[in-house]
Amino acid sequence: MTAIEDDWLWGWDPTPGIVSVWAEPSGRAFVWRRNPADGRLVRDDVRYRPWLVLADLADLAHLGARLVAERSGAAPGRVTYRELAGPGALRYLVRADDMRTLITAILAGASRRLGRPLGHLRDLPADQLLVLPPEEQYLVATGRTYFRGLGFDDLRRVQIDLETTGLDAARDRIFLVALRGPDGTTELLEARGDRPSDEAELVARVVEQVRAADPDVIENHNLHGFDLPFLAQRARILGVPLVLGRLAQPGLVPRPARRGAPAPGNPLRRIRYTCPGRELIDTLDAVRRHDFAARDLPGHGLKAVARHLGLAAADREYVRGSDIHDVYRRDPARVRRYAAGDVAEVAGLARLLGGAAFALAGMAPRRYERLADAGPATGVLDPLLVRAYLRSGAALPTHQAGDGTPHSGAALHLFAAGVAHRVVKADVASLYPSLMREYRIGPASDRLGVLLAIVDRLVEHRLAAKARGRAAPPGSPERHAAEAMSAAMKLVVNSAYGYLGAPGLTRFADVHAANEVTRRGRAVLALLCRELAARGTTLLEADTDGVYFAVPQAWSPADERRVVAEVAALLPARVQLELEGRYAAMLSHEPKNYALLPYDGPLVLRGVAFRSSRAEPFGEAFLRRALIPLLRGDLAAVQDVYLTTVAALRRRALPTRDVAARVRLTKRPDEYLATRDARRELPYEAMLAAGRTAWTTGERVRVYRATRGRSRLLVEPEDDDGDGDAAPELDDRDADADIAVPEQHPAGAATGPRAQAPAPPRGSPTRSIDGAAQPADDPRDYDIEHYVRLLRDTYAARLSRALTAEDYAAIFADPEQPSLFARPLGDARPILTPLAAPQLDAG
DNA sequence: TCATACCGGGG
DNA sequence: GTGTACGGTATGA
Repeated sequence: MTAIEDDWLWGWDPTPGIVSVWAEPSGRAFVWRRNPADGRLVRDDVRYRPWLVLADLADLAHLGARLVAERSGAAPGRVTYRELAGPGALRYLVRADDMRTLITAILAGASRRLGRPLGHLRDLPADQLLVLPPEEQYLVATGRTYFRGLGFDDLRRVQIDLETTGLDAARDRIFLVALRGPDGTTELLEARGDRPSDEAELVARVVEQVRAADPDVIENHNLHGFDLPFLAQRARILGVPLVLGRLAQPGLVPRPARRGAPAPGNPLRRIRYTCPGRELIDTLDAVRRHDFAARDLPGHGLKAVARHLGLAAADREYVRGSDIHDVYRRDPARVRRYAAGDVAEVAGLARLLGGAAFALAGMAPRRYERLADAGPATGVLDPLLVRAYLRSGAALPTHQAGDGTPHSGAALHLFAAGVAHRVVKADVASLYPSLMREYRIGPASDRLGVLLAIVDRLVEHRLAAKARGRAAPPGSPERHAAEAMSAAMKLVVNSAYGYLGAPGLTRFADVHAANEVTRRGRAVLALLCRELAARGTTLLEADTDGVYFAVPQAWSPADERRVVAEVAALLPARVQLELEGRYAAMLSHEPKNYALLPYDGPLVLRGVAFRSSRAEPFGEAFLRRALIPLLRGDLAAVQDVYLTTVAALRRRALPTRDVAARVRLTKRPDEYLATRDARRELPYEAMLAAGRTAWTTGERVRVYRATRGRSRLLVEPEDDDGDGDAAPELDDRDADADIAVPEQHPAGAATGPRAQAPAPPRGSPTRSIDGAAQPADDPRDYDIEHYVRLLRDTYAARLSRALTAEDYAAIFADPEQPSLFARPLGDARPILTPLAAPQLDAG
């Protein structure tokens, strides 16, 4: 560890407590600092020298004596330069008192050289210069970063949430705003009527309240995608000034952002808003960033995430988005509770998931709000590398466009299909960064070795942070900070490989190095597989950095750990193999499509073969119920499930909804009518048969095949369109991911007394297989034999890999014509079929 | 039927 | 200024 590497990673100026920076091209900058000791806020008005890096000084030669080497000293009006060392193309660090002086001079020189007028630095070739936004110029030049000496809880945070009559700011309006202050109290501001002046007065009160609370940070979920653009447009329409920042001018300033909202006036441009002195933080960014690694969220909506993370209050009020204004008119108290719930959850979410961005802001020379939505490669590593090179006085390479070398990928092998028992999953933690560190694979153009130095140090810091986190009491600020630091480091470390493979986006990209990483990765996976197989295991599937394998019957869990440890010992020091999971059985169907039966807990289904939203509910239920006995080796029970389902269909014991498919209409009526004679399609025929000759594309309907070849539309009861906020218990995709399978299922009860009942009595809806409400007058006129065929040909077929042809034919024989294939299943067992062995040499 | 394109959020 | 990956659904050859 060297001091210069510390500078590369953290910057070098110790100034504590910076909570916001606002810099102008004029060289004026404002720095808001919160004293870590007493929390008091001060503003420093400072000057900095705007700078950029050029490949060539030729365009500035016309300045004559006004262009001087830096060591000659700055003087008013002078442009100074410093030549950076080494081979990089960008080698002249040029500064002036005012960015406009610099730009004007460069554009004048370039216009003269090119013989055409240039109006903007964008008109110059991108590889000729590097210009950062003013705040980043300030932070890079000073070596300062945000938040030194501060904890997340030292920030003054406010959450703000708009309730509007709809999503279109051109037409809809704001009627209620929830504001949650730093002390946790929530204020509900409401329009006093429906007139424009009432809304204008509400917007003015919002501004006033924000300024009174004087937060460092304003937070909401989808703040940049909805609330801010909506508020900005309403304020513009109503003529209300929107000064949300800490300076009287400017108010909201748009900045280009790929993941922003369409700019007013030019929907092709996307922008996000900024304002002086406050950081505008969108928890949706934090959620996406978290899920990027964790991949365990049911969705990214506020309610779903809050529930998943245990942030939702027991008495949380839910109102469906499209109903909010109607509900407000009938029952305003409900919407008030709803809005207060929203801001409370946002506050919790921001704290729970926002720590990583907070930690990054203590490292990288960018505003906190930019680090919150930046990609870790272009948004964190690249600025760190640029600062490191300038700190070391080294010339920078320009962006490389990539030499056309294709980016080679990871390995994926399917070794066997069918059912295996005693399955173990072993995988390598952080495979790619481990390989980069182990084999010192970094960008060729990074002659200082900054990227690898940063990755090494981040890994060390992460281990230390994890240890600190474990030592701190749960829920304590120390633990929060340590976990946030660990998450931030992990994020950046894991992006180092992606950084290599993104030519054109990252300054030091190197596709050859990236390919070397994946090549090493394939070699490690191949070694793993060979060595596991050599120790008596049966390989099932291997993907990128992990492998599923089965172990012999006599093995104990200790044997499983032993074999993983033995193979781990054969790997390079920094490549660590771990035992990630143990399962009683696995059905391997196709690559990335499998079912796992844990020793304890619900069935796990992966891949489209086993999970699909358009699947008829009865088919999916059949699969879930049949998979458990299949994985336990009880084929007679699999047959029972099949026969029970067929019987339920034949007796019409299943509600119609269970055979209906949920489809989205993609053709307009005129489009369908044009092709109708050539090909009839069930969903549209169902619409037409129901008298629906007009519809809009995108509409979702449930349709089924009825008797006599008819196509029918299933009209659903109100309040069940799958739009989940209003009915969270039906919208938890998480429940679908790890499906808890009831042994006794409604469909299985079809042989019971209820099966004989025709349709349920009117006015008392029943529940279908997936728990949805049923129409009171269920027609149950579906085409039985069509659905029996579907069950056999589509759903039962997903189990075929696990069965011999004879057993398959016997189990799924039609009970009405059983004789041909009938055979006793008592001794039959599922099978596992080895597939053609993949070449396991190093790629 | 199988491969490619598009989406993920907010009221 | 610059996306990410991933798994799922929707769409077209």
